[in-house]
Amino acid sequence: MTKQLITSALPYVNGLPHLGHLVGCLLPADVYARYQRVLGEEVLYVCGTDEHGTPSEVGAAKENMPVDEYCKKYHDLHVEMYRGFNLGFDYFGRTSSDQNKEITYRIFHALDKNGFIEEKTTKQVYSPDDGRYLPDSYVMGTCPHCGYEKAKGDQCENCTKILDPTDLINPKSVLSGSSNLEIRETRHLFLQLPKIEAELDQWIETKKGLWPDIAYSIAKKWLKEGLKERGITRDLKWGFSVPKEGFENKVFYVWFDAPIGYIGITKQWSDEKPTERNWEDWWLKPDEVRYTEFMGKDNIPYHTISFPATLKGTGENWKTVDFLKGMNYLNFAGGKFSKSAHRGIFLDDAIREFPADYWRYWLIANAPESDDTNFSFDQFAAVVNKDLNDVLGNFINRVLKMTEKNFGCQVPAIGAITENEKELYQTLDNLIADYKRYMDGLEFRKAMSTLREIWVSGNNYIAKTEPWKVVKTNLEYGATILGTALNMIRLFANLSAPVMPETAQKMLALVGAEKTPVWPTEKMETYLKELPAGKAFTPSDPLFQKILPERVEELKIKYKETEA
RNA sequence: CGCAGGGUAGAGCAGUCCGGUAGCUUGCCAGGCUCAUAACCUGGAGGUCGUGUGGUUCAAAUCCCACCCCUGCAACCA
Repeated sequence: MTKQLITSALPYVNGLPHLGHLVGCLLPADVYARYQRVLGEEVLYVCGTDEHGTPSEVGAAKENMPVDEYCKKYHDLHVEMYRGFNLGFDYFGRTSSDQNKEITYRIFHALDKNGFIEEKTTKQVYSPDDGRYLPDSYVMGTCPHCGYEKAKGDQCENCTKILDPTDLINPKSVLSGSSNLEIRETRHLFLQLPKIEAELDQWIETKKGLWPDIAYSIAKKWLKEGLKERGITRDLKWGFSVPKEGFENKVFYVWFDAPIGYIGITKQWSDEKPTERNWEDWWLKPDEVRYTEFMGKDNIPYHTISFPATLKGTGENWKTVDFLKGMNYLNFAGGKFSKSAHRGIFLDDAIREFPADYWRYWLIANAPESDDTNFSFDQFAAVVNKDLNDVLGNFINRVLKMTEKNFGCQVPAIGAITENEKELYQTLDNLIADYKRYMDGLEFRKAMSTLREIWVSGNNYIAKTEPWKVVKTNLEYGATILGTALNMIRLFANLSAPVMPETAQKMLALVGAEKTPVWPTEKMETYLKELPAGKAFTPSDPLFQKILPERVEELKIKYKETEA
């Protein structure tokens, strides 16, 4: 059986993640991983914090901490927040681990041996007052084209022209504000992407029509424009020192070792139980693994070009991505979420406001798959109230209450069935097949709208059969209806488990079904009779609570949705 | 300027590849039901499909051309 390897783009350790990070890569990957597990597949879902690079060094300096302590602190905060949202990683590691260093070196040496690494002298801005080289975007000055005074060294935000830091008038360090800047010559190592361009192009071409448009078209765009060699080393202290003579005091560029981190993190995982786990089974046996990557659109070039080139250039048999799920952005009040401006909704706040499953359902049902999507509390409340409370929650509640009143807290025996049940079986069999097809294709919005239809079919069945009337005249058929409905709660739980794990768990417990969600493989004719008659169930309070209009208004003010 | 994605009822989306009665959810209106969380079920109104008295075609949301608007990206921001 093919194993399922799943990764989501590694969140940068600096600062705290927001809903955009969650929906862009972490949550869809988790839903997909859970779905595969429910199907009974062997799954490995790894993720972790991306820790190297200038922002970590600068952030640590600001908090007066050593960089490694700083990264550990934020790594732990990430872990805590993701736990709150029930992200079920098999392992959540770090790109700064020893294991990642080992794999990074191994890959670098192979690339070097194969002639994919070349030395080159470049000009780089050095700031004596900051005591460091500055990345282009850390230099600010006046744009020579439009006169905009806050143009950054890589691009002017105002006129969008691409710049070189040396083009800027009155350049200053973004960090210290110092205008005492030097241009220094420095030697660096470059990955020779042009050498592998043709091979990459052929490979991407095989993904046409399979990958989401955004993933294929962004990759093709880069290839069409022609690949350029790419620097993979930096003049920083924080990072893996470069194992090559003359470069020992430099480190690898964060974008070189970050995607390799998927492999390094897998090794962290397998090193914990070396007798049972082997990272090579996942990364060096490509025919036995299906690899699915999740990421926001900004990450697509790195995962379609740089990372595959890095792996292919080694000449070794590394696993490369089979399916790449690229997501657009989630916006807030018409603008981007922003870490630096703390604009939008951050995970620690989100989880204090509502249970994880409310967010998980909304985010997946409204995932920015084909276009950027806007988050608003009005919309959030509308969806939670309608889909979760009215459609699903109310179905469960009415069925449990009616059964309790007429048959006590146990599953009534299902007797002779009628056309109503046959119709229900047929409807559900079809909808479940649709739902599975969408989940297999990672079409989350369509999957969620189908899941919702499945829930609606429960209410339809109740409305049509009118058990509250039937029990007065035909107790036996009343038992059949409510018994069937209780079995539907189990069905809904198993189907909803990937997106709402906590709620699904509660639902399964309510009707005394299996503890671990399992995909329904039988036809409904069989499946909806499987809860044994007489099995006790637990009366319960409603699973969801509505978000009232006053609350929505409070939230809008609290998170500055209206003035943002 | 270039490239990519998007522009379809009040709102949020599908349909566009492969042309053939414009669909779904929500909101609104009416009816049904009264087991249930003022909920559920059914029906209805609401759209010149960004613009062009553009092109192709028997037929265009869909293909072609031009233009406008929104979002994002451009390799040292992860």
